[in-house]
Amino acid sequence: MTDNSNHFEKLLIKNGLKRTGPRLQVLDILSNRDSATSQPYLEQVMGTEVDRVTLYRVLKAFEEKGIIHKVLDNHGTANYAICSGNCNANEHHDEHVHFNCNNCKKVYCLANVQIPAFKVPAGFKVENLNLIASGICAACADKD
Amino acid sequence: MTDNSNHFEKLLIKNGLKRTGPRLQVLDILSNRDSATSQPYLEQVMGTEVDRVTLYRVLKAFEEKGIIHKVLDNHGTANYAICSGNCNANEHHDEHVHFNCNNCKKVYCLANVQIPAFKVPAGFKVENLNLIASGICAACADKD
DNA sequence: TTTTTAAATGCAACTATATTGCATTTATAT
DNA sequence: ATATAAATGCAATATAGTTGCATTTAAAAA
Ligand SMILES: [Mn+2]
Ligand SMILES: [Mn+2]
Ligand SMILES: [Zn+2]
Ligand SMILES: [Zn+2]
Repeated sequence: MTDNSNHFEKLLIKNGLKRTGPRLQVLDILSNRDSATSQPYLEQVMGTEVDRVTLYRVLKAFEEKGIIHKVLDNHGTANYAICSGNCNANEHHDEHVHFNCNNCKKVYCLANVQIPAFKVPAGFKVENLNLIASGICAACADKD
Repeated sequence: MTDNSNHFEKLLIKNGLKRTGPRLQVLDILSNRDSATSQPYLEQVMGTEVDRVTLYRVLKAFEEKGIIHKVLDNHGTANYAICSGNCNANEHHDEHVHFNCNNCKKVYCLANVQIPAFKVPAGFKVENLNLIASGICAACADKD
């Protein structure tokens, strides 16, 4: 509902995706949240007008195009967040730390926190990193 | 089938768990593998003699007692590995890096690779860390 | 503007993982 | 040998995700 509508429409076109209701709705929801958004939450707020399968397909297409990235939280639930901008269909650049609050269950993209380097045993070839810190988020810590 | 049977029986007793078939079977399977073991794999090799629900309950009990630890791989699938020894019902100490091979899908405990420290934004309280590196494991890299 | 068409959606069916309640069985203590 | 709490089996249920196919629609072409 905010007026990023036009920006989102261009984003879809740029990626060769048609400008459809479900897609714009997903972009709108994701961009108006301060944390990553879980699939169940998306399914719930999108209501029954959009089919579950469509939602899954929208998310899959966005991920493939580098528009959003997926983060599995501590329970294996899929959470999605808009990519930082330099991602595309060929490569994602979202290797920042994610924080999963044990209280409110939110998943935060700590966009400024890079995953530190470490050594792996000989022979192993690392291609991707995924670091999830869990604990209490700033918002929940305040409520005391 | 190996003769850790006696050791496992003591382990169960020590944790106040009865010495039952399904439990010994799970311990036997997990201890004879070089990587973590997925729930689906366990379910498959345990066969139909043991009910699925029993397997889930065995895994849950072991995790709570600090006998095994759970690692979710890149697809959200639960994988289990025997703990290193210093874990108990009160606290787990398995904060090593895990490696998920994109080829053979195995999840390795890199027991000697600690998760390096990093800073989080003010207000966030980190309690647990989970770092999964993915790529090609040593065994798969050899087959070329 | 109308027509065309590939892309996107909806719907139904299905698979897989995981949990809960309750009846029955069994490992262990007495 | 018996008692009992713990463990298991079974049926039902919940939730996440996928696939095939018919229908609709956004966008390009005429
Ligand atoms: Mn992120
Ligand atoms: Mn491990
Ligand atoms: Zn929180
Ligand atoms: Zn491998």
